[in-house]
Amino acid sequence: MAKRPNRATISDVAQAAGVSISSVSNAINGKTAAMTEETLQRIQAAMRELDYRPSSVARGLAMQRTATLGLVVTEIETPLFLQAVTPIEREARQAGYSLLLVNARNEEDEREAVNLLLEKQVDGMMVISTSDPRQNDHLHKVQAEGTPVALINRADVSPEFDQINWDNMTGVKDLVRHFAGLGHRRIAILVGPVNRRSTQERLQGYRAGLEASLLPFDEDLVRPGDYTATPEDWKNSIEELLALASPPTAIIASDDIVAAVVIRALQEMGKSIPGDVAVAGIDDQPFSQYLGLTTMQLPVAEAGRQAINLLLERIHHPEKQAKHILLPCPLVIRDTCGGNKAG
Amino acid sequence: MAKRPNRATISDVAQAAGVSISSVSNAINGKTAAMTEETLQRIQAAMRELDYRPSSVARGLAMQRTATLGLVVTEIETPLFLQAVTPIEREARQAGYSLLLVNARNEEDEREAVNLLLEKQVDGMMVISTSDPRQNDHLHKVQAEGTPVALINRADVSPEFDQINWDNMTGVKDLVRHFAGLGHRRIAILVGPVNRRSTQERLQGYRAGLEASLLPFDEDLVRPGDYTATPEDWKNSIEELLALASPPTAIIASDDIVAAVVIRALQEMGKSIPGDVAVAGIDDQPFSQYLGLTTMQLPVAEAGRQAINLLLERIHHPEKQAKHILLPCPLVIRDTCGGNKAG
DNA sequence: ATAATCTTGTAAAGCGCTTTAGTAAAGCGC
DNA sequence: GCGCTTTACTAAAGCGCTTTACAAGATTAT
Repeated sequence: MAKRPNRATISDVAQAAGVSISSVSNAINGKTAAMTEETLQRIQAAMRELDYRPSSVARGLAMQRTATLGLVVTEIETPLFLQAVTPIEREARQAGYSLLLVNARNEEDEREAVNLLLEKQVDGMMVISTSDPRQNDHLHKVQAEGTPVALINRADVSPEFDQINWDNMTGVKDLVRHFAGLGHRRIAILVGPVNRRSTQERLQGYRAGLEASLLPFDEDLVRPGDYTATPEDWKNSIEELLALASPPTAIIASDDIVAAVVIRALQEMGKSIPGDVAVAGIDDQPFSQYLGLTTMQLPVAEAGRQAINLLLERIHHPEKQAKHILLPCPLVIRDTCGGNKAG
Repeated sequence: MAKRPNRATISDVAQAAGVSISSVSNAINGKTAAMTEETLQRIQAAMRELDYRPSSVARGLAMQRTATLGLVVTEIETPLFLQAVTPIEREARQAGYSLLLVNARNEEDEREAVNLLLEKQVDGMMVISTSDPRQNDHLHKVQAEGTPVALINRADVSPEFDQINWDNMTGVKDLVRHFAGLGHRRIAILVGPVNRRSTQERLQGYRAGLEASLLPFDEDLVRPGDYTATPEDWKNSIEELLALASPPTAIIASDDIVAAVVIRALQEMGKSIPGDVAVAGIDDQPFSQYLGLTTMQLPVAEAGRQAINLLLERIHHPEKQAKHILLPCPLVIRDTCGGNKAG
């Protein structure tokens, strides 16, 4: 590894401008109150001349702050959470911070990721993951050492973290009521892994929605999947549902991709949508718009935005209490539910 | 901004273990050849005891290398390029590097982004963007200062950068030939902004494919769009195409999302796919699989992987020549082209 | 027994910045 | 002309590491 060509340092600039290092430092940091216009000019000229770029590394060491934030994303099947990255980066940079991105494949990996971020001395970190039950002790330690942590979709109960979660419960409840309002009496729901908190909340919302609509709960209309569920599995679920004595006229899929699979399966079975069977998804992925898919939106970008703002707030005021925010999941009514326009 | 609780430093460890700072440093860095087993044990015990975590910042300053790579992503309509991020981060970390992610919204912004990465003293950087014509002078300067740069989808001709590009030409050519092989004689193509290099290459591939299939070129079958093209615009294009005296029986969309729009438009017009009209997309987005969409794949993740490997190679051997790689774009034959199974 | 060589470890300089404490010169009141 | 403040700038310590040059003790060679 060859040595790279040397860049100009602050002392080069000082020398070129005929002033002290401190003065250059002051000029850089805008502490220009007690400085002659002429001196400032000379320094700026020297900086331009030498194409000087201050070293964040040296500055980080001296100030004990890096102006860098960490983002840990737990890798999941669908890259849905990646949608939080862009807005987070945008807000971070606007606030003068950069983003160190780390992907974690599992809990073990997450510990390592967090550790890495601590070594890099980030000024704060965000963690976004599926709502599976999690160990959070390592994160508590991070905060204890003085690095604020904001959680997205983790449903930790400790008040010590800033947290953003989605209101799956109300969202699904609204979805059920919407279908009921359109006259559906047999509404099926496909859900993900049952140990996931989001799954539990959605089932709660499902029951609440039925109750509010005076519809009975029927175990047969609930189809749980799991991590390994393939398109084939979902198709089978659909076939079983339609083979029921009293088949569903509306189906809530566990996410938009599953919804797409369901729609294809139904079309292959000669069913029209939403005529014969209405369908809704969950997520509101970018492509859902182009499918005309009715869906419950998971406001991922918004979650990212709120998370980083909470984090920044706490970096600047560490004494303030962390906040928990529950984001509403609005219904996005499009074509597949039959509730839009003339359906 | 309150002061954060102090973490253990290398000198704390040295003191606790009763050795010099240098020895601790040596222990950290595995320079353990000239060291008693007992000393090593004492140091490691002290590190564990104090929960010591070396500071990358201090180390970065001392060594003039940060073990960090920069990734600049030019923000575009579809978040397709985000798919490169995960594999890049994975490979980076495996090689002992972290990833600083920066999003650029335009060229002006990109300069700033690159500057930021230089201040952070990354050991190398990758830039991924649309294939619009670009100014690259700032990147030349970066390399001149000793920071290697790898480009994805930029088609810069200078041999000084490592570069990954996609072979749009051959890909589209193959697509046309595939359609021709299925008996189609009227093949339409929707393309993106004409000033984009990828558009030019695709049109070249289109013509080459027709020629190879002994089919005439017909201006009417080429529909360019641009940055502002909306779903409505594409639908109109489709209607115009089908209103032609001799309408197309196959349509190549400019990307998978446009393909989804086209499919919906066709369905609304009562056309069956691929029976009446065959459709293919470009990109191979995750959802395309669930639509059964035939498409030309843009191997984004693979591009990321290759880019970072080239970059790492050059960081470790700066004297070696940069490489240019042209990635093949394989056809992914699914249902919408009618060429799969019984169609 | 003495010099030469290893072995194991250390002291101190330096990486490029911030910041504190301070200084010399100028301005002011009397 | 004397102390006092103000203004404009600087010297030097310190952030937490790496690395070079060197030293003291143990071992071997003669």
